[in-house]
Amino acid sequence: MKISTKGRYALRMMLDIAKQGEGAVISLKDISGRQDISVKYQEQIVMQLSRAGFLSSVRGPSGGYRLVRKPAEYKVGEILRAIEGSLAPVACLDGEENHCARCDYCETLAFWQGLDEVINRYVDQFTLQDLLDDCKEQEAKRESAGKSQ
Amino acid sequence: MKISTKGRYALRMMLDIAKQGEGAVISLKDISGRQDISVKYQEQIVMQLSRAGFLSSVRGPSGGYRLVRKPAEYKVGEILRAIEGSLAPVACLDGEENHCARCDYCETLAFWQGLDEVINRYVDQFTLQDLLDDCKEQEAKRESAGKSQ
DNA sequence: AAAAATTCCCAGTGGTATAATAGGGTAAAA
DNA sequence: TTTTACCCTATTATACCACTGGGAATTTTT
Repeated sequence: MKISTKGRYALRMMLDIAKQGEGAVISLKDISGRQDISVKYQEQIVMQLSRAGFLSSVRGPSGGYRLVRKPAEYKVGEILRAIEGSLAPVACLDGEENHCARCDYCETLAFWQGLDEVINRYVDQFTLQDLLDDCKEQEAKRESAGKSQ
Repeated sequence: MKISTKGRYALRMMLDIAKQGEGAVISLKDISGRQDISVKYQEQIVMQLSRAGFLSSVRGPSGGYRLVRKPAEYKVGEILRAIEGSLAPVACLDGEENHCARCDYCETLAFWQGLDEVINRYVDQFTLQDLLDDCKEQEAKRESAGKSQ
């Protein structure tokens, strides 16, 4: 039950851009240097994030991508679902067109629905800002640990 | 982020056996008739469930499989993990051998750990008996709905 | 003793999705 | 003129998934 690489990368990219400060325009090349993701692969991901309205772009030299909203206004769940399509643990929950023949009398459907809810509730509980705060906390810890060496 | 067919089938098979009553020995052919899963495919699944110590087998005519414990003593999570290996949403959490190079300074690891916990807590919260009770409730509803027609 | 039903076990197969890379080109802005 | 985004279309490699096949071993039934 894995999140795809694209989904993980998308989150890291969004966080990377957010980390550079409010309104900062960041090129894929820059992100590539920090995150070890090829520019070509990033293109595929960033395209989906732009179309979802999460990023706006600036062309030309010193161009790149910029967050449209403030970090606190992006739920992590939104980002993941934009890339993954859905986080549903079974296809039956993906939409009516995916309902299987057994749905009406399925003994396990309610269980899966509950899991779906728990997952979505969790990922929607955090925003980019929350992850940003975690980063700063981590850095602070590393710094104080460094001093004591 | 999908549970595999094997995982879903495993749960349905365990539930099917449980439904036939305590100590009942059920053949794959019987399960196949009710659950629409080929005997051949079930073999693979049931093998893993047996090796995990969840089922015991009886060979020969009128043979089949039997629950080792009472339904209330199987967490759904145990069953799923026995088949899926792990429910971790990212490989980094699957074990030390899967840690990526970025783990030490990963900005998103804590987020994924939290998701992993939430998922496992949910699936371990339910037992086969709980799903069994749900079934009976469903049946009762269907019956009363049938009467009113 | 023979036949049938079943579990047990290994091997294979076809399809699909994933994770990427490669390469082409156009458009816009510094 | 350069740098970047934008937008295609592949192609690859590989891994996993869902499922099938062929048999051997074991037990019950006939």
